Amino acid sequence: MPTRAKIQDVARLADVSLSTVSAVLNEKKIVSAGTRERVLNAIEALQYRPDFYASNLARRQTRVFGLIVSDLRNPFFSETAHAIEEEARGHGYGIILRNTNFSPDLLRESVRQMLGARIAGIAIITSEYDEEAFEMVHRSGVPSVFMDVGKAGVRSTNIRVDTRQGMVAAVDHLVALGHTELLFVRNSNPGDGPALLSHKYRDQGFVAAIKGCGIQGIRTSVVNGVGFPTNAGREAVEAALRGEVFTAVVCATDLIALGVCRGLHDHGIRIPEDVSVVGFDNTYLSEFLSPPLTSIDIPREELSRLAVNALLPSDDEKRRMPQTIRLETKLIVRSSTAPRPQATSATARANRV
Amino acid sequence: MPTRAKIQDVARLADVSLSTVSAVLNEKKIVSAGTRERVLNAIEALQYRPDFYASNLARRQTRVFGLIVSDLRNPFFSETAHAIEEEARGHGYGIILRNTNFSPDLLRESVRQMLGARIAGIAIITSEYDEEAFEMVHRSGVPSVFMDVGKAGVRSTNIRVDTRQGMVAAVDHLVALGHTELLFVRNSNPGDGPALLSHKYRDQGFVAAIKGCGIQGIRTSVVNGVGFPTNAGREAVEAALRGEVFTAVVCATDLIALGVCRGLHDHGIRIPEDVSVVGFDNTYLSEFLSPPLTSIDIPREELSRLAVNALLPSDDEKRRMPQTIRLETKLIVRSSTAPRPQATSATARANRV
DNA sequence: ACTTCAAATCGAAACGTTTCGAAACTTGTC
DNA sequence: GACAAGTTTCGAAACGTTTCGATTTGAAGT
Repeated sequence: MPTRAKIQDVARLADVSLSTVSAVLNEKKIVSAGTRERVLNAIEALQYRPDFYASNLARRQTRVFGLIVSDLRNPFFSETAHAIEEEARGHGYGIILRNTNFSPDLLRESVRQMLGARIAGIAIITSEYDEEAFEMVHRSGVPSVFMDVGKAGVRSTNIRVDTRQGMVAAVDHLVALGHTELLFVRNSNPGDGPALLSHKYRDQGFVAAIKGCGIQGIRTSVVNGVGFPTNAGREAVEAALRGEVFTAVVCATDLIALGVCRGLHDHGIRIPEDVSVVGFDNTYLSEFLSPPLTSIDIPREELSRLAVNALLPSDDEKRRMPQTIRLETKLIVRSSTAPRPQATSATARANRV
Repeated sequence: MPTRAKIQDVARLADVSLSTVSAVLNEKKIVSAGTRERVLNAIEALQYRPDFYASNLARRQTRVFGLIVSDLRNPFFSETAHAIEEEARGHGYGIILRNTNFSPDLLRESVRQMLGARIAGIAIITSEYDEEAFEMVHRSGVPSVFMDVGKAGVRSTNIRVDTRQGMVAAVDHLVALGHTELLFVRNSNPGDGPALLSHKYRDQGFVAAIKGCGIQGIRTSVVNGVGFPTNAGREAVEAALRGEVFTAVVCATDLIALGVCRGLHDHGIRIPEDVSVVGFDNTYLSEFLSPPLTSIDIPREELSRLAVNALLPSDDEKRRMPQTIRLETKLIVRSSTAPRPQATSATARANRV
């Protein structure tokens, strides 16, 4: 195992001092063309790579943001993580990424580690919540950004997704199509933890939208799936088929919608002829499913840009205020929603089969 | 911005020496119950968190593996990354994760950074390839694992997915169903880089499987999509519909298959009645699509376990040999494949519509 | 030649840990 | 009550950088 070269070695080979090497490395101070040349050659010759830890330790700061998401397998998180990584790279920052698996314990642990890692900022985009984790972030004074979860605090930016807005649009859309019996499917924490915050908001948004639509006599029910969202969606809708009456389903995420569609198909129920389905997040899934899914869009590009911007050191550091940014959601209508079927309700049909 | 506490402060508060604090932190040396208690209290009181960089620098090693994948948005990569992260965590290791976006340049850059970060091991699971990146890894002597790409080298483990095996099963399956006109859809690099290695292998596997199946008169064609795989799949199949004749499509990934299904549906072509579709990777998508996708499975659990194991320091460090592990692929038959339609071919039908 | 000034280079002190041999305490024994 | 044999605790030297004030160098001005 070839012992790696250090600045010392480079300096010796190029016959200059440590600090000169450091200077050419950091391109800050001016060094004469000649020495720069020699140093560069020495670096090349020795295959020298600066030691990340020593350098960060000495400089007391890193150009890395921490990003914590709940589950990378969910397209919403992976698309967002992807976008944030790109955005950060554009500003010369790297990302260190962690999954919590929806576990508050892991969330806390990840925060602890990242804070220990002297990251330049931290973005928490999760469905779950942990008081202590947020406390730690706030006390640390590290620039931070939270999506949906978290409380306002020093120097932390809060991005709130206006769930209700999209929900209202979705409900109005369904009601306009004649649906009066709606089902809402969400996911509960795989563990035995508390409900997922974002799902709770979406649930609340749904209920509020129903209340607000002004039409009487709409029947709604909410079912809760457990486990990986696709399974959760499938099982929830199957349970519902045994007890509830509905002609339209609103899902807390696209992934759940995928499972719901599958569950409906299993029972010979057609989408959208028999039952309409609405997703949430507008991931690539919505666009490519058959039929393409009507879904509520969260502007991910904007989210990523805002998040990274909030983390970047600002020109006027003192001016960094606790800040709340509202992000609009928007219904994207595709082919998974259609007018309520005439005579037979979905369950009636399902039971007949 | 509260200046963070260091070991020094803890030591002072607990009235012990630096090294004692370090000892209780690392749970190595024995320290008496009393002092431990005091130190722990001091740590709590000061909200002390060890500095990652100082500690790694001093200890000259980290408990972090680097993981490089091509695109997190692809379920195969995200599921694999997820599994590897869990596996690593089980052994007390963290993961630092990077996306290459299929760019060899970014691959090289990521390797460079990770090597600078003194990671304990590196796993490269990408579709693209970069000679220099692999050279760097090998020269560094860091334990490494490559999937599909890369050459055997010192201390590096090579996991080869036996693409052909699954391909043979898929082709046999389709031929047994009476299909004689097959289409293979793959993706090319979004940039203008070289072809994606894994897609090339899959393509070759397909061609070889056709040759090997012993049946004469099978017509095949290969089309190439560009861009995000779903779009690539959709566009490729649309192009094919204009020129080729086929009743079955084999896709290089599930994500491509998603696009292909969409493209077929757009043209009113039914799956599997008119055209059969086979995916590759057997991600959650295959299971939850409607119809559920017949797909070729790569054992991800095993892959993750093997990869992490290969990276872990072995009891007998000297014994670590360049090693090649073969991973079997297996066809999972679901409902997207069915007997060849009788009279009309897919294109005939498509043109009629 | 002699000063003056800027440009280029150097040296030494951090940065916050870990590590390990030495020093300081305990015990228990005779 | 002294001695050996553990136990605990301590001190000082790394680890590989960056940083910044000090020093050298070389050219220009007189």
